[in-house]
Amino acid sequence: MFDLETLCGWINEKKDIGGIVFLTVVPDNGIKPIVAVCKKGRNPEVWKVAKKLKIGSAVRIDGQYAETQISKKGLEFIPCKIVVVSEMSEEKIPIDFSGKTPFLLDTKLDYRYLTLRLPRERAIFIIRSEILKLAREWFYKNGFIEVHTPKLCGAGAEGGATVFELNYFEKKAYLAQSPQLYKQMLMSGLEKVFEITPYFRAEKFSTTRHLNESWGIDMEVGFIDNEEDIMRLLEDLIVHLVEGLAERCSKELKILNVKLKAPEKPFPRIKYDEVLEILRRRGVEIEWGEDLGDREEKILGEEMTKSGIDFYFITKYPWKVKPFYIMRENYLSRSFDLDCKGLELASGGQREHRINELVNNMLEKGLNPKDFEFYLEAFRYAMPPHGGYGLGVERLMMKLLNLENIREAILFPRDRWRLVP
RNA sequence: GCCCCGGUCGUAUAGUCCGGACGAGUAUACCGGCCUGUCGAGCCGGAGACCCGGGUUCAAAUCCCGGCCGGGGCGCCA
Repeated sequence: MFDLETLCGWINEKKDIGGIVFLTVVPDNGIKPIVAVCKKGRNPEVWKVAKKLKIGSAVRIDGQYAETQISKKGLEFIPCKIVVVSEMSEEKIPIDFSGKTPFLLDTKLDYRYLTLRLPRERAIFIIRSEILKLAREWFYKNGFIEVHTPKLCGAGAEGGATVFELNYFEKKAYLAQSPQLYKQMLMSGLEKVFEITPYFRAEKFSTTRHLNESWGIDMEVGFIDNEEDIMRLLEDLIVHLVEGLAERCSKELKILNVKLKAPEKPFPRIKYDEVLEILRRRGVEIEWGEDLGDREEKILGEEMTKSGIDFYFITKYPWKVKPFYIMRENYLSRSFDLDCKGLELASGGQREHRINELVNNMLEKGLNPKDFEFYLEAFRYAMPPHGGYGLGVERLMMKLLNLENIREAILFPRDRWRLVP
């Protein structure tokens, strides 16, 4: 007897041409569809079931892959038994599984689970999963350990974005806007840590590149010399991710029409002062000491693209636009941003590990050191020089996959208006 | 916080500017029929929508007001 295989999945398309019914079945966590060919002459029972099947239904099919593959759409499969494990009972399906009728982003997000039956949407999240897997592999290979810091925090803003406030018994609590303070505290006990974590930002964003709940790949390393050490580690990770995706996700990338080429190390380091010069040549004048806005980053991105460069660091920012925990160097800071094609993907730098300097920094930023006692305490017990970065997962995906809206890169986005599903 | 824009069959859209044969068109999905290799198949038939409330008018999908829901940009932010 022949060995039978069993497929489980949903029917995306049904083409009934009389004596043959073609069923397009969503493959198990893959993207290449399976085409079940049900011929009346070969198996009348199967044909009869297939003819009555509703698009969208979940089925289990026993059979074999066809010896001669004719279909241009997917892997051809010859069923000998079809069982409907869950019938599509809604008459009106909000999206067209054949992919012929477009849908708006909003519709896609309302019915995310349904759109995940489409190859393009599956590809995006298969790639997301692979990015995180590659990142973990890189960190483990380089001697890091994975940590988890609290997302419910007692301290409010660390400067920068506003935080979500909530009730915590008789106290106020805040959702972590980043693991920054905690991963630094860990530097007084561990040498190399990383965390894959949500960030919560309470800004009323309404753009294609902001989320109120986003995910970051964060790391922190002790005993460093300066921020250059961190940049080297970050560019190495980026190259590892891009090369890994190109190798392992070629099918998914093809569906998204993306060709990945690993950037060359080292990525260019462009000093803040040089950025101002480049902007000036483009007729954009900003005052020294001002932070770079979206417009400025976009223009810089265009200039870099002209030179064939996608990834680049912006270094030597003025200290006044960077947060208190960044190490100061006169009026500059030991910080950097990693940008890709005009979008900031990561920021990092060397942190201030000397408690007196750190307290001074806080005071200069108008923060009260008393509010950060729990954090400062960790700096009293031989805190080594350290640094790290936070890399935005969705932003990285946007740039790698040419996604127009950051919401495409996350299953159930949280934005100014969207809290369900 | 500020400023624009939109809401029409399940989905995606045409129509709105300039009110009248819009009795609301098209595509796809859906229902029924024909077809033994479809590849966004094809052909025949069917069903399916003007966000809500008020106003103007002989006449409102179309104009006005309010509400609800959504989209985008700026600021801020990664």
